[in-house]
Amino acid sequence: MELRNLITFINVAELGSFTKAADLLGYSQSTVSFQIKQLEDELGCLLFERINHTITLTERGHELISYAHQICALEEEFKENLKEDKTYSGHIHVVTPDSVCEEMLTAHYLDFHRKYPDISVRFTTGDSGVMLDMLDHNEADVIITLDHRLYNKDYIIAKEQQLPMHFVAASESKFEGLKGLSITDIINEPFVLTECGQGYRRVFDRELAKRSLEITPVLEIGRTDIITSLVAESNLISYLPDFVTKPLIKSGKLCYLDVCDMNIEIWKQLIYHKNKWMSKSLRTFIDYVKREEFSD
Amino acid sequence: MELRNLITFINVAELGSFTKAADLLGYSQSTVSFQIKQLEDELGCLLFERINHTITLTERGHELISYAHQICALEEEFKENLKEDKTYSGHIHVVTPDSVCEEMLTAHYLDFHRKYPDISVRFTTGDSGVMLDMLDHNEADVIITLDHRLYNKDYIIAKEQQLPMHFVAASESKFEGLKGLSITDIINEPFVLTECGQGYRRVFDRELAKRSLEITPVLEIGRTDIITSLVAESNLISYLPDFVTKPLIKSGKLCYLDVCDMNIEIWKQLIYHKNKWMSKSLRTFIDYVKREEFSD
DNA sequence: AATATCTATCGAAAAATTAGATGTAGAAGG
DNA sequence: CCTTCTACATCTAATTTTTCGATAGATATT
Repeated sequence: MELRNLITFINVAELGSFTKAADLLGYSQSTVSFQIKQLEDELGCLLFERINHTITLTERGHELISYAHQICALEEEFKENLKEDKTYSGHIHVVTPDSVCEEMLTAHYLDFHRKYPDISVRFTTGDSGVMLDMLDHNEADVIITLDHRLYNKDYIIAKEQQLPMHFVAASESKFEGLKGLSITDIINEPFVLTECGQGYRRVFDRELAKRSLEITPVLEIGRTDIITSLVAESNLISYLPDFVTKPLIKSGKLCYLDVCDMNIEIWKQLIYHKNKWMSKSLRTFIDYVKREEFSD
Repeated sequence: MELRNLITFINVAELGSFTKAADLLGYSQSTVSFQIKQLEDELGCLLFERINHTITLTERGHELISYAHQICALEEEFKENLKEDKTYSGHIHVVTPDSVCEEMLTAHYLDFHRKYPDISVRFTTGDSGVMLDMLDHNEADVIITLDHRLYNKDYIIAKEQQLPMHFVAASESKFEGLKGLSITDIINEPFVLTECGQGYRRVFDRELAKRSLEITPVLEIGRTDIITSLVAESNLISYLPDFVTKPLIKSGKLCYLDVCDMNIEIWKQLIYHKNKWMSKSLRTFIDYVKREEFSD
């Protein structure tokens, strides 16, 4: 039983004529005869009585009419739904590094939620490797990496920007105000860094390795908010993206160290898989993040 | 959008795999790919995300799942309905001569209704010509004729029997008890007959015409119950089938005249059109009439 | 590193749908 | 009464659609 036949059947029944239905539907009359016969054969019952070139619905025919209408109505309803582009109702899974997660949630989430209350967003944190794996397994809809600038034909970079990074210390630090520092000047100071696998930490280590240098931090921890507050109240040094340190820099609790010979490129990238179906919700979310999160 | 594709789609979604759905449905894998693509093209949206050989329903896909289930459920429900052979619910239109109508309704209808309370029967009366016309235009489901024995390849004679006919008079008639009467003995008596067009009346007239005889009845009326009661209380004579006169013959109010030279064949026939769809109700009704109405 | 698994795609084969011509029979109109 | 028109069934042939089988590309598994 195919929809094509049901539609023909409905038209025949309404017009009371094979010929008229054929004209209306753009079929030849023999095709309509065939389609109805096909239905009758499949169902094993007569749908129309043919007596002297006049057709009359049988009881079974009457019953089918009602079902056929319901079925066609469902089909049309669905197609209408498609056109309407729907209210946002999707679930979106975003994965970011810890620091970005915190920043986004405190700075932007409430505003986003106010604007699009029906989009449900799930935030998860992970390091770059995990995040890319999740993209590959369609477990994350979109991710934000803080890492070297990465490119892969399977991914779409919705937006990217280079992140300024600085070595930071407490404002009363012995390094404050000193110009033209070298990495070797501070390499032996006590460091607090993010965990090893994490994006920019890895880039940092690799960059040091190039110069045959190495840092063994006195503390490793993923939570950058904790790092900054520790640094602000001690003689510890860290290496962090500006967006993390900005509040304490502004309030004068932290200061940048003027280290000239470590120019590390760290990129913040908003990435999704090229085969990802863009639901309206996802599109909206990504556009919002491009606008607000990558504004500065 | 054809049902075939929807069924495939449902299976793919449930099994989470094109290949498994193909195996289950007996298609090749490429066919399943093609069918899903066909749906996606028609709807203009992706139904599955394909990321690294793993498929995941998109939002649109999820929506379609729900509609597809409803549509398939309707189809199956209808087919189930067909199998169940349904409770009787049909309307049946029966057309008979006046006399048969009266006889059937008084003798059998209540019993039939008690046995099959859900079959709604509509009785109409008409003469043979009208009745056959109604069969030809599918306006009557089944008819009963009292006429010469008729045959036509378009009709199906469900049951037939020859009807004994007699000339009848009141029991005190001057003809009572006389043996070996000829038609010429009574031809000039006052007759009451059914109306001209009516089945057995026409046969009767034709038979007389063969012998160059003619009767001009003093009264013509379709209602045979009236004819019999008039005859019983007068010197009128009539020519009627036995089933009409039986009650008054039994009660001794009427008597048969022993006319030997008028052997008219009148047949009672239960007829429907060969293209008539036999609903269960109609089948039941016809079987009942064959059994009860043609019993003697 | 080799094997197995999964989907996309392509061309060929098979099957289904469709159209056109013809037949039959009643309806309509002169 | 005869002709014309209309309506549906049926047959054949053409066309379109569906299906399969083989292959490719890429990942997962062992």
